Formats: sequence, structure tokens, C-alpha cells
Amino acid sequence: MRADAQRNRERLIEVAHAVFKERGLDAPLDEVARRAGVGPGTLYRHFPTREALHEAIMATWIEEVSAHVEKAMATEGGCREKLLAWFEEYVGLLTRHQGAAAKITASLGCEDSPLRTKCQTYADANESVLTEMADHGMLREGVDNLDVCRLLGGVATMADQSSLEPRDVRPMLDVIANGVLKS
Amino acid sequence: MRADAQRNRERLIEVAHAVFKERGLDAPLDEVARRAGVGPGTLYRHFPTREALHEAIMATWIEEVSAHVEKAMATEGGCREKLLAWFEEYVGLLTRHQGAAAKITASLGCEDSPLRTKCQTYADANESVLTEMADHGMLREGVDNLDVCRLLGGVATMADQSSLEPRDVRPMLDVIANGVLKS
DNA sequence: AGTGAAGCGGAGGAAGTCTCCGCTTGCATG
DNA sequence: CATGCAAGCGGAGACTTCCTCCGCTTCACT
Repeated sequence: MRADAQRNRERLIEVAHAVFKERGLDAPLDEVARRAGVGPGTLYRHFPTREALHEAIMATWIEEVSAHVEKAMATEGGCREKLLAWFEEYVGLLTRHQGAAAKITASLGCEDSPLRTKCQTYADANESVLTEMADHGMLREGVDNLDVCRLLGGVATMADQSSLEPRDVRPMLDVIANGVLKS
Repeated sequence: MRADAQRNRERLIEVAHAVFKERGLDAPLDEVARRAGVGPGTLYRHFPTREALHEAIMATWIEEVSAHVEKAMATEGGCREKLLAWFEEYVGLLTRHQGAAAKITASLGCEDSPLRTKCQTYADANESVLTEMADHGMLREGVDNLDVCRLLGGVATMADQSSLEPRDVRPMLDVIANGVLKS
């Protein structure tokens, strides 16, 4: 790739990140192009679809996921406290951009989604936490990772769409934790 | 209201129902107008916003909710079976139209949503079922109706966006039931 | 039949998406 | 350094959808 094209690509990702943060994942793509100082044609050549741009942005988040797992697992207390801390991290990760939670979670079950490989990182992180719970004999029988991811994705989507505060989200996570852990 | 206006209004609701069912709640309103045989101006006079049209359609669903509660509560078995049957009914009601689950649930917490009064019916129905559980001493302490509605709304939204079958939804409802009931 | 108001419809402006193609620019090569 | 050309750019414009405005039609009452 030519050096100028590379520069444009990076600048577009950077600007798109800012625009999507301000105006949600549905923000006009032409504005992304305008603020990046390129024509719409350039944007659409680098990222043929809106999803391609989402994917490029999320790629930068993926690297941070394992740090969030470790942070949650370092929480004081028992399995329940650790699990809830992780659930809060998970929802926080998914609600970084307005509209992202629903898209990310929808891509989990879908083989041919372009986002899937990226989003699998979230599912893998959740699985590692659930495995930790299982190792301590705290996980209920028959609890499936994908189902928990979808439940958390649903909570994140509701939080996103209703602009819920963490204190409004917590009780929902409590219910899920009760449903996931042996009591 | 003039008789012709009344006819147009009813016809618009009928056609919108069909169009939204086929193409989701985001279907072009101009197509609704076209298929109803009226101009866009007529549609927008009767229903100034997309939400007003959604509201008019949902009004016809509201009447059926209590029947669904009764159907679920007539399920063979204990509290858990009844609750799960109701959860399935609830998710089914919310996923009637593509995109409806998220909107309905988002309106629950929002005082000034035009959909709120209609959607409150769903929340009330769920509350009546939870109360039934509580009366049998099966409800965990501190479980809040709005939180359960949001959890179910999240599940319905995921089911909607990922086109999940009932057999894929069931395990998620199991987790919520475990989280809601005493074990 | 006449009349006034209610209602209609479609032209058209605004906003967004996405493509096409003529022009520009980076860079490998002599 | 000069040159050739493929890679890349940008913006005009076609298309879609939303929504409004206003001249014309139709209803309903007398």
C-alpha cells in the first residue's frame, strides 16, 4: 500500500472513532470523510461498508480485553464478587460506543459475520472466567458460554439504549450471577 | 373526524402492520403510504412520527397480553414451569415485529416516551406473574420487576437480531429463572 | 346545489449512501 | 533527475428515504 493511502487509512480510523463516540455507530459516514479531510470516495474505498469501519475500530479494543479480565479476577472476595466484577467490565466494554453492544453480540452466533473473529475475543474472555468458576465448583450444570454472552449482550444493549447508569445495571447482573452460580 | 379520513387511518394501520412485519420497524414510511394507496402527506398527518405509527399498531396487541399471562399460568407443573412459560410468552410478544423488542423495553424506564403507557402493560403483566411467585414464597429477595423486564427485553432483542429459534432462547430464560427464583 | 372546512396527494427540499471517472501523486526505474 | 504509470484521490451526482407545504378535491351540513 502506498504511504499516502496508509496515512489516510489510519486517519480515517482515528476520526471515525471520535465521530462514532460523539454521535453513535450510525453517524453519517460522509462526516467521517469530511472531518478526516478526504472525499467520500476515499473512505468507501478503504472501508466498503460501515461494518468494515466498525471492525477496524474494534480491532484496537481487542488488545485490552485480557487486561479487563485480569482486573476483574483480582477483585477482593469470592467467586461471586469476581464474576460480578467481570460482568461489569464486560458490559462496560460493549457499551463503549452507542449501538455497539447489539452488533457485537449479534455477530457471535453468526458464522459469516465479518465482526465474528474479533468478537470471539469477548466470548473467549467470558469463557475463561466461567471456567475459573467451574474449577471452583461454583458453576451450575448446563450453563453455556454463548448463552451467558448473549444475556450480557442483552443487558449491555438495554443499558445502551436506555442510557442506564452502572447502578441500574448492577441488579440485572446480580440476577444473571444468581442464575449462573450454584447457590 | 370525517369518514374518509377514518377509513384512511384504519387502512394505514393495517398496511403498516403488514409492511413492518415484512421489512422490520424501520421500513420506509413512503412505502406504507404507497401500498395504502395514499400520498405521504396523508400518512404523516395521521401519524406525525414513526413512533406514532408503532404506537397505533401496538395498541391492538395490548388487548391480548392478559390472555398470554393466563395461558402461561395454566401450564402444568410448579412455579418454575409457569414462570418459564410466561418468559417464553413475553419474549414471543416482544419479537412480533423485527426491532420492536428493543424499542418497547427502552421505553419502560423513560417517563416521556410516547410508547410508555402502552408498554407499561407488558411490565404490569410481568409484575403480576412475579407477584404470583412471591405469594408462593418462591421469589428471591430484592428482585425488581423493571430489572426482570429489561433482562427479558435484552433476551428478546438478541433473539430478534440474531434470528434465534425458541430452542436457542430457552437456555437464557433458564438462567434468568434460576436468578429470579429461590432454589 | 352551494359552501366552507377538512382532508388529500405529490412535488420537492434536505440528508444520507455509495459509485463512477477524470485528475493527481507516489515511487520504481533508466 | 526525469519519466511513466498504477495507485490513489475527490467530488459530482444518482439514488433512497424522510418529511413538509400548499393548491386542489371531497365531504357533510344546510
